[in-house]
Amino acid sequence: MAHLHETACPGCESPDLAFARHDHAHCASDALTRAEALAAARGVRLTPVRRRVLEILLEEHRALGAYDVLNRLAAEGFGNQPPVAYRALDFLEEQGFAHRVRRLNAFAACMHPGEAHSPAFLICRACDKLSEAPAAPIRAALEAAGAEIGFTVEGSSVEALGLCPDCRGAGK
Amino acid sequence: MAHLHETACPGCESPDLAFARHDHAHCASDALTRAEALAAARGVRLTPVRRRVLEILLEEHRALGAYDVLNRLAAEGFGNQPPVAYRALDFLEEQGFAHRVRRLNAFAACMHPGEAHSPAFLICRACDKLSEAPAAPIRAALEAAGAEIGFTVEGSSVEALGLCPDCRGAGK
DNA sequence: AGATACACTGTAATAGTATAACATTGCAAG
DNA sequence: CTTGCAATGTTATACTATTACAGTGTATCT
Ligand SMILES: [Zn+2]
Ligand SMILES: [Zn+2]
Ligand SMILES: [Zn+2]
Ligand SMILES: [Zn+2]
Repeated sequence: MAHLHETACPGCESPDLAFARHDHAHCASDALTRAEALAAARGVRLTPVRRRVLEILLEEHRALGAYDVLNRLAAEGFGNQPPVAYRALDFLEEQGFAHRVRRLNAFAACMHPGEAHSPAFLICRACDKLSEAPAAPIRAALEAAGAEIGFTVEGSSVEALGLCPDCRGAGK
Repeated sequence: MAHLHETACPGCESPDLAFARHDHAHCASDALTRAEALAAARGVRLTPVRRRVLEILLEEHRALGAYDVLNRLAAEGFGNQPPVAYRALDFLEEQGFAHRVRRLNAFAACMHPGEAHSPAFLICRACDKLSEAPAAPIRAALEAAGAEIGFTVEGSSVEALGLCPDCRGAGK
């Protein structure tokens, strides 16, 4: 799954490094590169607005509201009406380049686009950072729970609120 | 945990019967009775608005938006401004008598109030009914995922979208 | 009972999130 | 070229949620 580097790639290892010190410039540009490759392979267009929105989301391990994104777009000369942001965000979500975080009414860049995953988010209530956790076991448990009553799980949103290691250390 | 009946109590067995044929009048009145007892035991007041909102939520295994609830309240002579509904819903959620379903921006009655549980919801995309699934294994998996990177899970929302047995049978 | 305190409800105003509908632009296939 | 389609821009509107303040009832303490 991971791409190849000459040197170790802190952005590409599991588990997610959102809460750890890491080379985030690499982490972000790596995700962007992978999204570009995937878009090309799928024959969909990562247009300027869409690409810029993804870059904005990638700047931090944090979820941004549609209107936060929109304000930044507007300041950079793109349209300044809600659909501009929502359309780009919807596109990114469809392509698996970003996820919607329902608990926050916000959106976050996907940190490992291309790998099939139904994301599980760990959201720090103190610093607002968030991490995409390995969700396979969770998804399995959810499907098992569904199966017991004949329910077929097609999609899921799993979001935990809590304290990240840093904020826990700081005694929040 | 379950209360006692002379006869079998379809509303009080696990797993949740939302998608199965069951005596829902019983199922609902049972949940209401338990909420009343819990409120009394805790010294909190299940006032007329609050109680009515819970009854409304209990009418079906379905989530209702705050404004759906509000419209019904207004039609029955209660206040007709948003806070009337939101305050009652917040109260019910705090007391564990109802849950917020983030995926739907809506609220659903808890079908087994009093039992400690972080709920997992199974939401049918065809008929909109929803079921509270046993969430302990899911919660455990989520906490394990968090622990791996030092994240402490305090609360979680787990919501699956899919097809219930009936709608699956009907070929939706 | 009267005074006090506080929880609950009512209401108005506003903030925040999201979509529908239609006009315009820009590229791609025929 | 022109026809079609995808993407963007723009207006208006719908839906969700909170803040702030006023009034009312209920419990408690003299
Ligand atoms: Zn990073
Ligand atoms: Zn944190
Ligand atoms: Zn029932
Ligand atoms: Zn169904």
